[in-house]
Parts: sequence; structure tokens; C-alpha cells
Amino acid sequence: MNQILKFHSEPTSNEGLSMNVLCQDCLNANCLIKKNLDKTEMQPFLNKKNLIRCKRNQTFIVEGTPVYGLFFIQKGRVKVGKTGAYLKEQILRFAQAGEVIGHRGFATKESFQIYANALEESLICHFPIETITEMLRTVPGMAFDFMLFFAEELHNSETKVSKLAQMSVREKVIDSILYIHRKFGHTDGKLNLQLSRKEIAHFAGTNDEQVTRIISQLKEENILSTEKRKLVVLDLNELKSEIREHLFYLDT
DNA sequence: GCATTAATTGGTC
DNA sequence: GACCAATTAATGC
Repeated sequence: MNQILKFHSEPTSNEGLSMNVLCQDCLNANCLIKKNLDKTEMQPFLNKKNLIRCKRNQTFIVEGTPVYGLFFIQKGRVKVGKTGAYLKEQILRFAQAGEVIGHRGFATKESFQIYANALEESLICHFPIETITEMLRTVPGMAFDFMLFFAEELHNSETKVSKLAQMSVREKVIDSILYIHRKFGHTDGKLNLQLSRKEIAHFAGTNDEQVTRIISQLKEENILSTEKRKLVVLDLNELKSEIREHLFYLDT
């Protein structure tokens, strides 16, 4: 059964978002905490969890601020990115329920090199660094899962680097659309995650005008359509085949 | 309904 | 293919 936490418990219309969920009751089976919940050594750490309620567009990790914890998405969707030279943006990844955020920083006492921003109203579970460090020292299963997770993350970012360097702009835009399609799903082709042209561009490594142009081309070719600002994939196979050559080398 | 923001399109370098 | 400008479409209040 759910329990209302001591904070964030003011009555609101957003029932689901106003109360915390104990790890025991959480449905995110892929969460690294949840996976190791049955272990007895794990129990003392669980009450160190804090709940962060984010509104749409709210930033909960500010680039350059000291690393103060590790974050897990309980509910909602989030973008993680970096601001480069001349304020140029790069979105590094999108994440949803169960996923970890801020993991790159937890081993060091330095500052976050990324920002994290909620794409929609979200609930974020936060653990202090000291808690996580202690957890990893005392719960081997958890440490192992983290190691596997880091290896996978490294693989993903290596793949991303190659794509940014090797794909044409058209391919990068298509690849990004396919990624959203695959990761967040769709209903009859309509992407379940709506992003602005700018966000797609920042993820793909180009600008919003190029994204608009590519989308217009794809509409001409009847591969894609739009409903207002939402993207609808009409010909998934055609989209996939355009980046086939790359996927032969890069698998994500 | 009006004001603001996002998308589109054309053009230059 | 990036950046800038003008126009149009969509959304927020």
C-alpha cells in the first residue's frame, strides 16, 4: 500500500504525483534499487530516499553544481544534456521510469557536467551520494548491477559518438526519430513522446531548421506525417532502411 | 481573442 | 550544412 511521505503531501488534484511510493510498492522492475530490494543489507538505506516533484521543464540537475546525489525516475520522462561552447546544446539521452540519472558524477566529489530537465510532470527519487556509496560497498549484487549498467552506458555513448561523426544530417534526424519511436513507443505510428524540433535537433546534433527540412522531405515521400506538432511514422521499414548501413556497424 | 512561442521557408556564407 | 530573417502556424493565457 502507498504511504504518504512527510513532505510533498499537500492535497492536490494530481493524486498520483502527490504521494511518495516506497521502493517495496514501486512498479519499476528495471530500477537498480528495486532489483536488489530483497537483500537484507539493502534495508537500512531505503529510508534515505527523497522525493523530488518536477513540473514540466523543471531542471533538477544544474550543470556545474556539486554532485549531491543519484537520481532515479519514478514517474515521468526526462532529458539529459550538456551546454557546450557558444551555448550550443547537446541532448545526451532521454530517460523514463526506472532509469538512473546523474550516475556519471557519483564516484567523484566534483560537479555535474550535465543538466537534467523534466519533459513532463515527473517524480524523481533521490539518494544522497554517501548513501549510494555505502550501498555499493555493502550490497554486492547492487554493485554488480551498476557495473553492468555502466558498461552498457559506455557502449551507448560510444555508439552515439560514432553516429554524430559519421551520419549525414538526414540520417541523424531519422535515427533520432527511430530512437524515440523504439524507446517510447507509438500509437498507430504516432510517437508517444512529443519533442520540439529544437529538442530533436539537439539530440541529433544539428539545428531545428534542418530537422524541419528533413521532416518536410519525409512527408513529401510519404514516410512520415504530422498531426499538429506530433510526428507519425508511416513507413517504418523505409526509415530503418535508410540507416541500415550504419547499424551494420553500430548496434543500439 | 490576443500575445507568445514554435515551425516553416528562403536566402547567404 | 550552419546561421539569420521573415512569415505562418500552434498554443498559452
